[in-house]
Amino acid sequence: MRSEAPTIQDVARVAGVSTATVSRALTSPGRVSERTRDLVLEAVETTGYVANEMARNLRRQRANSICVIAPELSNPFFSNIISGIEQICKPQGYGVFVTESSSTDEEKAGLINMMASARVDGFIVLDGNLDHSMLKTRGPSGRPVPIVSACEWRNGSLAPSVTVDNVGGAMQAVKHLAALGHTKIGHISGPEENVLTAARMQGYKKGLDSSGLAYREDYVLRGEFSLESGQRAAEHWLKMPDRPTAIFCASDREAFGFISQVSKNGVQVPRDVSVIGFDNIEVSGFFVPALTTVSQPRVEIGRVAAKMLFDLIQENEHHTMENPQLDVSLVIRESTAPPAKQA
Amino acid sequence: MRSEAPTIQDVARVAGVSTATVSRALTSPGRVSERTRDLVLEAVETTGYVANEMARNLRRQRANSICVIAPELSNPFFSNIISGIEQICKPQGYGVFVTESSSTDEEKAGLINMMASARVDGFIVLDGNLDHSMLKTRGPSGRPVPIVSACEWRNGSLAPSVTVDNVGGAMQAVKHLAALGHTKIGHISGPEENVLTAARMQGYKKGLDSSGLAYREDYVLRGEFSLESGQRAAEHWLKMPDRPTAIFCASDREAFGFISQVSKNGVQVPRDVSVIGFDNIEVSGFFVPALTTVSQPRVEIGRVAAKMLFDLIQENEHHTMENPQLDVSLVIRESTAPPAKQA
DNA sequence: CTAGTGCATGTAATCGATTACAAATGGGCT
DNA sequence: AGCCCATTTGTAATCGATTACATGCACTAG
Repeated sequence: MRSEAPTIQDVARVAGVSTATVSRALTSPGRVSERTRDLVLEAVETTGYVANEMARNLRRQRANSICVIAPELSNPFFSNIISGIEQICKPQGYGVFVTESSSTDEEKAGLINMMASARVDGFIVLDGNLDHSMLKTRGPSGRPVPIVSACEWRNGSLAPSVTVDNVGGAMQAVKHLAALGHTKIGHISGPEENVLTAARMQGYKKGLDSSGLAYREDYVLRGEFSLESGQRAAEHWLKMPDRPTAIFCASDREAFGFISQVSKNGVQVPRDVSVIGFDNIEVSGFFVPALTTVSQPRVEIGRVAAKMLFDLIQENEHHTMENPQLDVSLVIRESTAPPAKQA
Repeated sequence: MRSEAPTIQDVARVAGVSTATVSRALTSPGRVSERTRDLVLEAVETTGYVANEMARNLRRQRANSICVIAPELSNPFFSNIISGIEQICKPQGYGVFVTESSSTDEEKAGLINMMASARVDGFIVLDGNLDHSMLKTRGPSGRPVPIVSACEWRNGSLAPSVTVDNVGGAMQAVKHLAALGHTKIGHISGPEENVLTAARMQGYKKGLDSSGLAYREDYVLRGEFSLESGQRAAEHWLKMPDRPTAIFCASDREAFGFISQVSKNGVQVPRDVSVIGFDNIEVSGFFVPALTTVSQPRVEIGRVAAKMLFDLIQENEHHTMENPQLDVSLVIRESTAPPAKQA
């Protein structure tokens, strides 16, 4: 057991060949004779050699890793996407860095630095609000470092994106409520500046419209996707003189917050108010009541995004696939029901 | 706008100094004259130079990144820990790789490879079942690559670990139930081979014991921490001739699965059965009913683990702090109540 | 006046791989 | 035999930084 890790030099010495031959035997086995290959492989075995990635990457001018930028790592919604990304990257030998999007300028500089410093070959951005000024930054090759957006996207950005049919999903949700007989359908929105907020709001309006219902400004409660914001919206709802009998929430977590809070005030779901979410996070099927929601293929989103990024990295920006939009599906469970008969 | 990224050579040329001076001006400013430093900084500015991490890392023999190995990335429990880890790493300029623990041998080899190939300076392992044979692997320096375990740990492992007081937490939970007047207290355990399962089981028994209650084998239902396993346990519970009136679950998700399933069968929590969880994941406070649970400081666990790992990486294995054990706290909410009066 | 000290800087080796280019070998074909 | 080409291997340059060592200079003390 030597104290230094074996290098390609050691393998070459043991095998009695040059380092070039060792490198070839390992990375393009077809280019050496069978005898030599065996010799090298045996030497690798006896020395316990593993190629040093830093040296390889320096020479090859790539990092063999990508970076995922999420608004908040702790949100389970994003972890599923990251899981999908990792599923694609691992078999390719790519490492996956994760980082939270940065609010301060200093941190943002850190990101740009990461980009320019040859540490990663590409980015997957899950935060639609991230300033894409870094798009202009170039990697060591002089080319811009490829970026793909997933879930959220940025209007006017050059980066390709993989998204889901937010408008269609929201529309389906509203139509479901209308079909149950609801005429007073409210909406808890997402945070103001978010692209998903806008898309789901649009779907909400379209759903209302296609069901022959009028849009009422006062039926839209502002949320932030979070549990707490759903709770706050519930407080507001409880005080409304003419309450909606059904609520389409822009996220499952808002729905949980809402249900939790109204339950504490003796309101029962779905008897007194129907609630529908968006996302279908894992716990949704186990909530009490089980949540009717619009299901997003989160893992698949990650997988598709990773594949797109690899296309960009490898195929060098031709093969520009269309921005894929994945389907969502309405999962009907127990938080929606026909409205109670009016007294 | 040149097509190649600027290198230290370019900066040196523009500033009219040698590359050594540029390097010194940037990494140890005190070692160059003020005049030269300004010259270099100005040249950096005009060229837009950012140091190439691969080259730097190769020379310095470190990777400037660590790797987190989690059983499943999609589990929100782990994402909080990862968030804590990232909070510590980012300011230090360290990148955080994440990966799911590997079941197949092939994938495991990939991990060992990562370790030996100088891609990371250390590991944080969140999976107690991960085979630590890789512990024996050495990095490029010849020293073993530092590892710290977090949350879960491995019996007999050399790796330091940061954990929480699982036994104490479980004991508190059971005592709380006993204090409410419950005498028939059941337990939904974790997966068989898991260290947390054993610890929480031990706490369960101690809690029973210190409350003067006897341990009953048939009151222990097997779970796997998951929502589904809680649901299955509920099915079992419903069929029991002599049901426990309170259940201590080894995880919040088990508790949700349990409550969800019994609710569907007309059983009310906490009126008919009290339920207490373990973890205090985000949604717990918003469940219906809000879940009484043992709260773990997940983000803090990540932060402490990351700090420990840095100590190991930098201080070169002296300064072996004790394995810290963080406190948990019982959060009493609405899923626990005194038992219903027996008929 | 000279040796010694310390500072600022430059020269060149170095990290460990990949790969362009060169050289050697052998086989097939005319 | 002579030529060409393919195959296999070796030599050495290269990726872009850091850093050991050498150099030159100014200043001080003896």
